[in-house]
Amino acid sequence: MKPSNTTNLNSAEETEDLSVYFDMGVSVTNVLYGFEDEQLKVFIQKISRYPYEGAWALPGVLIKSNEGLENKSREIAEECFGNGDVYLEQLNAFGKIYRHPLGRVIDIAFYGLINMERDINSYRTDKEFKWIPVTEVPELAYDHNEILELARQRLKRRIVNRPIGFKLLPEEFTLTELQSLYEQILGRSLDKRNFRKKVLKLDVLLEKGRDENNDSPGRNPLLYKFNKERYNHYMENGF
Amino acid sequence: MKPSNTTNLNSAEETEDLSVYFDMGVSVTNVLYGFEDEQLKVFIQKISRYPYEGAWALPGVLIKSNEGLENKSREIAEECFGNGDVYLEQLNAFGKIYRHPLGRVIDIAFYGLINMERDINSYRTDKEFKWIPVTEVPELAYDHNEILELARQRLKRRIVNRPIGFKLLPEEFTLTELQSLYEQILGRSLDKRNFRKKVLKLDVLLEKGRDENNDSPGRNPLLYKFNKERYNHYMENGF
DNA sequence: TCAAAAGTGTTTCCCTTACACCCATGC
DNA sequence: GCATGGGTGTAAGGGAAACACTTTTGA
Repeated sequence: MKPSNTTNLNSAEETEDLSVYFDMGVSVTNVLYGFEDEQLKVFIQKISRYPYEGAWALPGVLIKSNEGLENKSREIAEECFGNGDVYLEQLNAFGKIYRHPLGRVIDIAFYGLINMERDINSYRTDKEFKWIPVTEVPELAYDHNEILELARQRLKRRIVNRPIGFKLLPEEFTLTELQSLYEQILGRSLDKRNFRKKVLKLDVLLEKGRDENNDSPGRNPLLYKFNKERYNHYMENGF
Repeated sequence: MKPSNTTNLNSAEETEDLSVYFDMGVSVTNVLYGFEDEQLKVFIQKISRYPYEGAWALPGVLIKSNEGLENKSREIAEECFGNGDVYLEQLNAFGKIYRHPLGRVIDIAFYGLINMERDINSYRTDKEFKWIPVTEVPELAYDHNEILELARQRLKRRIVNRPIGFKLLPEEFTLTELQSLYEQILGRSLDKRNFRKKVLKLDVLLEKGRDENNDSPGRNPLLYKFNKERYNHYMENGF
């Protein structure tokens, strides 16, 4: 994958040395969302060395020239959770010239939805990490707060257009849990009756009986399961 | 902007040579839309040399490590039209490993809306170029057809959420022209009465009298102008 | 006088929103 | 028996979609 100097490039000027174009770094960064204790959380880890020793950051890594972008994003998830088979979507490129202290690095950010019950096989042991509620995210290294803000906006838009919320919930969940997830992501409270009407009309939920292992007061809630067939049908034919 | 080898990177392994990460190229590619003769068109140019001699492609260029992404996108517009002050938005990164024959190149694609009447000061003379209707775009070099497809989808989504259509029309335009633009972008025909109701209710148009220089049969159409104050008001307070 | 384009209202339906009370259960 | 959370229906308003004829002008 080394550049060749024997030919000219479409966009390069006449007989310029191509190597001046091939000195950049590319990194991939993941915004990984999870839902736990009725809170939307994001996965961050501590940087151990220069120049951000001790700072928190989103998981990310420089790629080599034979590594694919989405692949790398999956590898990062794999490193974090022992599982790269999760929902991931490209966000945007972040390319401010001085965003990285060691050279010019273009960052390609992805966001992912992690199911805390099913997607996590193991946690990495080589770094300090944590799931932090999105409302309590500290200052992060690089431009990672900016990336997070864009991810937040994207997730907000996606959640109302596609029923991806299920990807963050356990196999079986109550409508109250689902509503709480939506409220966290949208940042506002929703009307209980209207929410239920809407989501049930979508017809992507299967009723799975009542939750009998419930120690909270009040009626035992109905459990629902996500209906993959209906979802796929919608994805093919539109909502 | 050369990488330093005296320190370690967050994501790099213990004492690895950092230079292996800094051998990639980054390019910026523009999808530039224009509207002319009641047709949505895109700007393409001919590549003159290896390895795509004679092929058509979107305007794009490799960047150097001290050049910003959006800046470069504006520079490309500047080269094409003598004007870089146009509407531009980042689309996505395209990073397939073998998308570029000369080395690993990550492409950051932008799309832009070009006003054929006001945005174009001059055309470049160093390359063969043309405005081609989006329905007649040929096979393009690299993965540019893919980029174009993504741009199409993005524009389709944007046009219904924001009144950016005005950016493609002359200073004064008729509702029929505006509708035609929307139909081209959305790829389907719209009901004339419903379209007019909707766009007039938005309250971002100013009536500017009748078009008296009209040699087509039928009534002379009313001309409208885009109302920037109302538009800015909406952008700040939502639609 | 005819062909071509401009312009104009009404009805139906569905989605959204607002809103308040009863039910089951644990303590 | 009371506190806590689960669960339910209706009415009003607004936006989307369907639909056809009259007016103006040039040739």
